[in-house]
Parts: sequence; C-alpha cells; structure tokens
Amino acid sequence: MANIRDVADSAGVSVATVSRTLQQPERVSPKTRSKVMAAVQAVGYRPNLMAVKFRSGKTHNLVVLVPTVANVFFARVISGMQEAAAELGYSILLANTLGNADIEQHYAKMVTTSQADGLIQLRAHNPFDASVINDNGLLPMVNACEVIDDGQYPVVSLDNRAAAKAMTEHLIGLGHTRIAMVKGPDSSPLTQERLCGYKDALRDADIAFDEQLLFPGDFTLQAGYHAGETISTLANRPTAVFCENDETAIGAMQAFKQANLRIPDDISVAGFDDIAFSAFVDPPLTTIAQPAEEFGRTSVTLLVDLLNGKIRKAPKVIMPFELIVRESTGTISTRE
Amino acid sequence: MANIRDVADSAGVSVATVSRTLQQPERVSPKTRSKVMAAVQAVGYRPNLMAVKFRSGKTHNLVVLVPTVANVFFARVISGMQEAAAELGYSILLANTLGNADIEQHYAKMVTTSQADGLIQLRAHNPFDASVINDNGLLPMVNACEVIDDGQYPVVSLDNRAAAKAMTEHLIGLGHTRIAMVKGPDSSPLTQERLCGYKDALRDADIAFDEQLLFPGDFTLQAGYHAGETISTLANRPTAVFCENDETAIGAMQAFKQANLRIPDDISVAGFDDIAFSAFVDPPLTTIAQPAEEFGRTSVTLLVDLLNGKIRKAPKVIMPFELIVRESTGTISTRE
DNA sequence: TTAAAAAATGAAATCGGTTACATTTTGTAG
DNA sequence: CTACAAAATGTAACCGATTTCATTTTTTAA
Repeated sequence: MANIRDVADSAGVSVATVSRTLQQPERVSPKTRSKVMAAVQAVGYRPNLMAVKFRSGKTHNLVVLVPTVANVFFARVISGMQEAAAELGYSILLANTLGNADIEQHYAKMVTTSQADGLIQLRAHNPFDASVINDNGLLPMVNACEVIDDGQYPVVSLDNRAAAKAMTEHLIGLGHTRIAMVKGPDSSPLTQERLCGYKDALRDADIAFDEQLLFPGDFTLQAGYHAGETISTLANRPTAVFCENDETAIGAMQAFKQANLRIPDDISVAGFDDIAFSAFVDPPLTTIAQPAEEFGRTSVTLLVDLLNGKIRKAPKVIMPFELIVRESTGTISTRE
Repeated sequence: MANIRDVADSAGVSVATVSRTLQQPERVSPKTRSKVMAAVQAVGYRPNLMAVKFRSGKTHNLVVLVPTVANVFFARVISGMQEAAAELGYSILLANTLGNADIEQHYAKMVTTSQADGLIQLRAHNPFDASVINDNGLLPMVNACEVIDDGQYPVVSLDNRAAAKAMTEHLIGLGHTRIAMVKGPDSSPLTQERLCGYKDALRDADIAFDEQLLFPGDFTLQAGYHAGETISTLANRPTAVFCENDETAIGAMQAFKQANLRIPDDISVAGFDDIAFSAFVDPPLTTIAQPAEEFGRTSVTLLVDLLNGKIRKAPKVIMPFELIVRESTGTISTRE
C-alpha cells in the first residue's frame, strides 16, 4: 500500500508538500500541484485515515447502542441517524446489544479507548452505568427514545405519558370503560410512562383503575399473542386493549382472531409506534406515530453539537407524536 | 487523558515495561507488575486503541453494507454478524445504504483508507463495482444473501432457484395451475433466480408459463398491496400467488381481504423469508425459511478467514432453506 | 540592481502505542 | 567467587499522516 512518502519520492517533493497539495491546494504552486497529483495517481495513493484519526485525536465515529436492530421502529431511527451522520461527516458504529451488558460495555469502551468520539443510547432496558467504563463518570453521550432523565446527558424523547393518555382518551371517547393494557418490560421507563398516561386518562374520565386489566409483555409479537390468548378467555372481557407497542398489538390481534373475536366489534385493539406493518394488518391498526427518523437525526445532531462544545447544559428535546386512528378501534357493541 | 508515558512516569519504569505488563504480564517481575498496575489505576489510564490500530495496521473493524436495516430479514442477518464478530474480536460498522451508490462508496472506502479490514455486502441491488474505490480491483470482501457470482469473491447464499421451485411445487401439489408471481426488483439477481425456480417447477409439471401472471414489485408492503389490488380485479384470476418475499405477500393479502377474497379458499398466498410477522398475520403465511442469523455468522467467519489468509480460492457457501407450510395456501375450491 | 516582502518548499517534531535490540540485573553452575 | 545464562528492564525506531518553524525561491518596490 502506497503511503505519502512514496508519493513524495515519486513527485520529487517533500511529504509536507504532498500533504499540503491534498489539504490546502492553494498553498502550493500550480506546477508542483499537478506534479503531485500525477504522482498520487501513479502510485495509487490512498491516505491512511487511521493515521489521520490517530494524530488528530478525532475518529469521527459515533457508537450507537440498540437493544435490537430487528425492531422495526429502531430500524427507522437508525436510518435517520445514518443520514444525519453522513451529512456531518461522521460514521455510525452500530451495536446490536440484545440487552446484554457485556456487549454494551464492549462498545461503550470504544469511546473511552479513543475509537469513537461519542455514544448514543437507544435502549429500552435498565439504565446504562457510564461509570463502569469511565472513571470520571461523564462521557459524550446522548440518550434517545427513552428518558433516562438524571439531567446528566442530553435526551431526545417522546412525551410517552401524553401519548398514552391521548390513546386512552380515544378509546374512552369510543365508549370503552374496561380497557386492558399490555405492558412492555417493567424494567423499561417507557412501560412506566405509558402506564402513567393510561392511568391519567382513566382518572380524568372517572374510571377506576383495575390492576386485573394489566398484562405483562416485552414488546414482542409472541408476548402480544400470549396476552391476547389470556384476554380472550376472560370472564368479564375488556372491550378494548391498548398495547404498549405495535408488535404486541399485532400478536394480540392474531390471538383474538383465533378466538373468533371480531376486531373492533368485539374488541378494540390499539398499538404504539406506527410501524410499517400496522397499516397492512387486518384490520389496520390504530396507533401512535413517532417521528422515528427525526429521532435519529436529532440525536446525532445533538451529540455532534456536544462534541463541538456547542452545548451548555444537557438539553431535553421532546418530539411530537400523532394519534393515527385506523380500523382496529371502534365503538362497542355496534353489531352485537 | 492519561497516556502510557504518564503511567511509566508514575510507576517509575519505562513505557516498554508498562506495555509489557499489559500485554504479556508473565514477562515482567511480580514486583514491577503490581507497581505498574497501581499506576494504571492511579492515573486512570485507558490505552488509545486508535494508536494501536494505526501501528498494527489492523483495525478489527468490518464494514457491512445493507440496503436497509428496516428489512426484518436483514435485521436478523445483522444480529448473526454481530454475534460472530464479537466472538472473533471484530466490530461491525453498519452502513444503511438505502441503495445509494454514494453511501455505498463512502463506506466501502473505509476499507481502502485503512479504517476497516474488510467488507460484507448484503445487497439486493445492482452489483457493487469494487474497482470504483480500489484501483487494483480486489478488496477483502464477502457477498452475502445474494449471489453476485463472478468468482472473484466468497459468496454466502441460498439456492434461491431450488427454494422457489419447491414453493411452486407445493402450490402445484395443491392443485393450482394458474399461479401468479409477484417479483422483486428486476435489477436484483434474487428476482431472477426465484423466477427461474418458479419456471422450473411449471415446466416439470407441464404447465405453460404465462407472462401475464408476472407482476412487478420491490420487496415492500406497498408493492405487494398494489399487486394484490391488480390481481383481485383480474378477469381470469389466478388461484395462487407466490410473492418473492414476505412483505410483498402480506401487502397482497391485505388487498385480497379488502376485495373480499378468502385466503386460501379463493386464493392461496405464499411468501419468502419467514420473517417474524409471517406467523402472526391472518391466516399465517406459507413461506420459505432462510437461516438468517446463520447467514450473518457465516459471512463474518468467511471474511475473517479471508483476512487471515486462511482461504485459497473464493468459496461459495450454499445455506439450506426450509418450506414452511402454514394456512395461507390450500387446495382450490374447497368451499366454493 | 538590490533589499525587503511574500510565496513556496523542506526538515523535523509529534500523536501513543509496540517491539527489536541493547543493557542491566538476577540466578545458577562450576 | 567467578563465569555465564537467563530474566528483567530500558532505549529508541517505527507506523503515516499533519504542522510548526526554518529555509529557499520568487516577486515586488525602491
């Protein structure tokens, strides 16, 4: 592999001149400039960017921790990140952590070992303990999608509580009073926030909260299916089910269909996230749309600002949500 | 940020001793070893791995080009890659190319500019021209999932033709003779291979191939929905539809339902990939399962072998497929 | 024509590790 | 106790670029 010295030798100039020709062409005479460019072609020179990054101390890499890239919502967020990163001259190092703390730390260490400039967390699990990999406790990090709001790091999130409240109000508006909720993992702040929003709406409508109508889940199709099975056989069945994400809702719908329940005539189903599939299930799913790509773009922008010292205090950006009413929710007993 | 010299000074030894303590502890006396370890703690030393990688010339990074991480099948492949990479001490640099040649080249250049050791392509679009970014034309690369079989690079792929043939034979076995196919993009080798398998099966069963039964698609839900709409209104409607991937099949199913066609009584639908959603649509989708995670693991292993010079000639690994028969396909006219 | 200013170029330090080789210390055998 | 081998440690070169500072060349003005 040809290096800058080979170019210099081939052009009969010093390495400094070669470097200048490539970085600030206006600082070399036209004659040597063309001589150098010819030499670059001749020897097939490609700068060793590892050397550049080493010397500059800037890697222009950003590590992104994702619980699983197989989650359709996260996939959209990642697309947004990649886009913003490309514009700003950064590359994304994607870590599919599977919720595994070892993998998380392995990738987080890339920041402390100068392999990456900063870190973005996109996680739905237990808060990441930055002190594990960094003694002074603070590393250039942005938390996205999920509020781990200790005020230490910038946050990009949705007002999950308000969104869940809006969805619950939609269901209440349709006449539902027995509204089940299929939760995410209890360890996730998302689960708690959405649960709070659900309770807020019930309280405002003077509907008593019923612990029995809460069902465990973990954001997967399987969990939704399982919850749906359970709900189907319930003596005093709820007339609506609010699932904390779309995968769960789609799984539940499948269980309801197999139990010969009509949606929404017998039971309304609502989701959260508005993944692409949700518009293509039968019936199309009522859900909450999040600006996924925008989440990605914003978190990258924020992190880069942080790296450039353009940010004073850890800001908190709240992204807007949208209630998407489709056909999986309706008034009760229409055809009963 | 403390460097190795700070540790050396703090411990009162040379940098070489510090390095040895960290790399080959047995080559240092126990006394100095503990002295150095204490100094490491004291100054909060983290090795600058950028420096290590620069000097060693090995980055232990692998670039992976993916058309879109939002594709559920690719997401599984990526999980497999990450797993194998972690075991082998490599990191994955994931590039969401969106089929954009500029983004592809941007990331591919990371290999020629010493920012990554090798490249894996996971693409369903036009073949990547390695010569664009590398004069001598050959870079450490593995092609996965899609055969771009010019014999230059190792390939990990499925026998798409045989799989498509098996699915078509399944449909023929159910009594179907008018079998439509919703294709992927014509530019993709996958599309062609699966089309060939479809034709193979027709030929073996003495069914005339009918150009009219071919419908364009691009592997998206929307394309499937659109094809489904068209097929629904056809005068001489086919009794079965084989879609070249599951997203397309799920989109088509949605269109059929809206046209009040019963699946599979009025029309059978088959997909390809066996994404997680396919078991949770109504009715569950008959499809071809690919060992997605295994694809990822195998391609990483192959690439690392290639980097270590453990591979002579570009091998071609064919992964096994499995026909998953669910409820979206059935005999014709059962309840007509 | 010459002195001073400006432009172009080169020499060498630098980033933070690793490692070949040199040197010193310790251990062992005669 | 000496001689030599083995172990421990240190010195300095090296990886490939950028950049400061010095030096040379060219341009401008008197």
